[in-house]
Amino acid sequence: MSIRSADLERVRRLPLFVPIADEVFARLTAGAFLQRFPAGADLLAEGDPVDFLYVLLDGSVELSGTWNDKETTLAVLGPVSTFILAAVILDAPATMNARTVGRSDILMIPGAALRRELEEDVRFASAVALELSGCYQGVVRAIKNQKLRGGVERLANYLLAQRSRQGSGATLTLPYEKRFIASLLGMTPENLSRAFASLADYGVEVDGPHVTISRPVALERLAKPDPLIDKHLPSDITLISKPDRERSQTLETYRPPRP
Amino acid sequence: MSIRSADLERVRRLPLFVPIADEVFARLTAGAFLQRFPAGADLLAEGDPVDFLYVLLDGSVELSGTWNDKETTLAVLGPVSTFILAAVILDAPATMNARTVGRSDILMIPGAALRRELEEDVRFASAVALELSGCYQGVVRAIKNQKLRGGVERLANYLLAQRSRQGSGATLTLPYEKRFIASLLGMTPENLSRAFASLADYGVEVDGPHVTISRPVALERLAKPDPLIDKHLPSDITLISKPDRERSQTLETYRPPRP
DNA sequence: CTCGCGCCTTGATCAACGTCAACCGGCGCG
DNA sequence: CGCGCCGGTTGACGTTGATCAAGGCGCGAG
Repeated sequence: MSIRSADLERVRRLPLFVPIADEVFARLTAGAFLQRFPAGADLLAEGDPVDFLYVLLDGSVELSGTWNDKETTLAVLGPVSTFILAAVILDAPATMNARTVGRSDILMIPGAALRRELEEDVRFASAVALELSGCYQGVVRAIKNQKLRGGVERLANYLLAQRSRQGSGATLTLPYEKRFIASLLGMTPENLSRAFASLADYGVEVDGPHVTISRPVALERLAKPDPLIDKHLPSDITLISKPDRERSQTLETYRPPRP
Repeated sequence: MSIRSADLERVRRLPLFVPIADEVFARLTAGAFLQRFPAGADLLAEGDPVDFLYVLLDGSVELSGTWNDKETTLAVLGPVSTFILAAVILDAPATMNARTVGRSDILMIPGAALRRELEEDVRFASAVALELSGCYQGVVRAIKNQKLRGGVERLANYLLAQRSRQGSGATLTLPYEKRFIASLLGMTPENLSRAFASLADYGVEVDGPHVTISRPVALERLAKPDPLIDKHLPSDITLISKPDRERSQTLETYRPPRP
């Protein structure tokens, strides 16, 4: 599929590509192609060689890890973001699975070209270093969120993050199905349900996808949000999750329309 | 303290500095200084501005995260390795605490110089990108280890890793006190003890710091080691841990002499 | 030698969380 | 209209691992 110039423009505006010269960008995207995937498409499995840097232009993608028949969601990404940068740079096998959540448009940039420019263009190389640093810090935040907090606290912080993202009003709308949010927060749907129930004491009311927070201060006192953990910056990859079967967690990156 | 040239040589051999030109290395280390810390010294706390890249030349350093009076060890490093690279590059506050475990010699390289060279030298910038990619993958492996495996399985894999590192004989020596290994593996000392006990069924015998593995295949059948998780490369930073108070986990980097 | 202090171990109890099963309500479809 | 499916919820139960308390052992100091 040929690449629309509007799409290229969006890619160009990614922090990773902003600092580089036009010609470098041209060389990087010369061998690139755009592909549209249906929902639930497997893009990459653990251990696969990684030939392309993926740039998610539309839709959303879930990254997960598996071992011994258990699966754990490591991150969920929204547009516009890149993924598996580290594996591409190392030219190493993928350490996670990538699967589309909804139908997604993905730009695939040849890894070889990327590694070539990395070695020749300072601007690009330092942009990559910055990007990777951000990813790294995101992972660290995610680990702390996962390991230091209990399920109820994670949910409380998630709700507060959504709230601030949706204008800090008393009401917010959950961006995904609850089952998927449970996965994001590293718990089972059953426990998410119970966590919501126990937040009732803190002024949280739930009606389907609509949540109203009547006593934000009480909720914050429980959640104890911390800028070193909850920093919800744009384009922040995050992770975490839980054993067994589909779980996960992410500092959300976007609010997709609900179906 | 002035820097011995032997120390500088060791730093020079780090993957991060091998590819760069002598003059660049000279500029990086021009403002650097070597400092000796006693055991248990706090080098850095979460939220602190990060003015230096730390290079651990001797001793060992624990990285941890805290929230709400709970602490969780994120990684333990041995010589020679660098830490908080990501924060230095982003010129952002530290996301973890750093504390020496034993007396440690640490080289401190001014962050400003590092960021300057990052923007001017391709070789260095791409070396940084490679280094960060490795760190990132290490973290991902650590998360998978932590989230997908139970305590007994983590211990089993840890023992197998030690075994292969110590010559694959039937016997191995634990490199740390058990209490610290418990922390490394993300569990309490009590549970480590129980985990060892339950490994008796798989041919693991413990006598103080000495462990003999009489039926490696049985142990491997339990541990199910996975190259995507257990890849114990040299200079591999890893993480993970557990809530409450001092816990941790790491893909070991070295075998220090036991006291 | 003996006391005391760490480290390790062991047992009992508890809290968090996953699992299993059943049920409810909405919605599309025959 | 009624059926069945699916997402969500609720309850009972089991497992994992943390917590608390107690005791053994080795070792250095008095």
